[in-house]
Amino acid sequence: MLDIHFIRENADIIKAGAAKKHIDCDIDRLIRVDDERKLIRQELDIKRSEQNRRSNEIQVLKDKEREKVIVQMQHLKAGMAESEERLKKVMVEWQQLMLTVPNIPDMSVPDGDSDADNMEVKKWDTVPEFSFVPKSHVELMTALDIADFERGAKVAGFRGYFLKGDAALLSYALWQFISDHFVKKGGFTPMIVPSLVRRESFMGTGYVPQSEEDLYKTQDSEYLAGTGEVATMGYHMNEILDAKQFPIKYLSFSPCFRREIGAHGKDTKGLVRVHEFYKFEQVVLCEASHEASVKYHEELTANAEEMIQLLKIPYHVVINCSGDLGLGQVKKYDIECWMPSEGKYRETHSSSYFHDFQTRRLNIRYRDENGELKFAHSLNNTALATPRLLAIIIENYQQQDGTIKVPDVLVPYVGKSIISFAG
RNA sequence: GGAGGCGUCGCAUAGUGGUCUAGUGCACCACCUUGGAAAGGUGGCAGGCUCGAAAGGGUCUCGUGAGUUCAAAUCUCACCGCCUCCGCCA
Repeated sequence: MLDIHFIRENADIIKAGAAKKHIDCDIDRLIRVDDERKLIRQELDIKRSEQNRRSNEIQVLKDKEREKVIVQMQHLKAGMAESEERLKKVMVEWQQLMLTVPNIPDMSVPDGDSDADNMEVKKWDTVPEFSFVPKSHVELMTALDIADFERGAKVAGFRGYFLKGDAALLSYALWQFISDHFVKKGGFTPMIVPSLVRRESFMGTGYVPQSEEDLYKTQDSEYLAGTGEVATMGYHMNEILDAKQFPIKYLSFSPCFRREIGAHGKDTKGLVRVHEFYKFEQVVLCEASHEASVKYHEELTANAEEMIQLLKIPYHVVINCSGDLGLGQVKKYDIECWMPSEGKYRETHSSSYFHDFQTRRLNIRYRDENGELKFAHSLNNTALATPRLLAIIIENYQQQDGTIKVPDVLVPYVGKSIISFAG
């Protein structure tokens, strides 16, 4: 959500931003509705003012005089009810329109329609040359009996999976590795956050109403979060933060659930696209300055890269084009890791900043050095998501005989250096 | 799942239909006093919307929302949260 004053004063910039993002929103209509809102508000305030004044008089009036004024007040009240009704109607539309106004993309964001137009900005390590035809993680893991997709589907349905034996151990290892890595780095508070979350926080982070269909909903009307970002941002909802604590950094762990409604034909096999996975997410709240946002955005991106480099996986970083940005995002980098079986890079991390788009919706503020209340800035990036990254490691570390080397940094956690057939 | 209680300005509390534009204490800030501090004194101490060049004004918010009333912190209903007891339970 943007500030209505800002929208009114910068309508052209916002329209251009929306056009760049290929998002429909009727700013002119919003401004007309806002005019109406102000007008009715003023008219209602005058009536309320009169009511307050006359109500005080009634107390001291007696008998006939009192009854007379009460009757007058009943008429005034009817008029107020009418104004209130109109205001309520206008506010419904106002709210709806406000939720459709996208944040303005950064100057550095390239134009484009979809992820096909994202631009590579960095490439690390050359893509490994296998002296044999690399297998997919599905083949490898099934052969090693460390994943079971058939039973996954039997039990959990489409996209269901079991990880067993060394795949389970490798997953735990990755979790412990990433946690240790961030604890060592310092500054991040590790958290385990809810996945079962109420609507408010989804609204606040911008997943609802636009992407509602990709969320699972319970019969008690909570939703299952597709990322720990939702609960982590909700954590400080309706709070006034102490600016001395900035930047506030969290490393949030949670199970994640996604319906993948818009991806029916895609990645129908394996661990790349599943309904249920686990993710460590970096979330930052900082002072309301563009420079700070940019600084932490680069930092969050670098943190993820550092981790991938330790795992020695080839990757590249792309800057997302305007058409591939979400409603609230100002700028986004995706980190994509090499997937040997597909011969292409696959997204493993998504790093974005929002300025005060989310914090305005969530009402997360702080007092600046002048004592003025401001909405904080928010950012987030994946730290590590399994099993997608597990699949990538398996494929990159496969050997000709079908065994899997364990990445050096994970050996202490897994307790072995080779994953081979156990049974 | 059952029974009962509670939610007021950062904290603690007062307030059961109209002088509540919510009182008091603590904390906090400024000033006075002091060599400096404490104590004491004086003043300040919410946010949203809105009118205004400003000074200042109007309005809304006592968990949230709806309702009753000329008038609601106070009465009614729903929801959210917390507490106590019983039952169940990893």
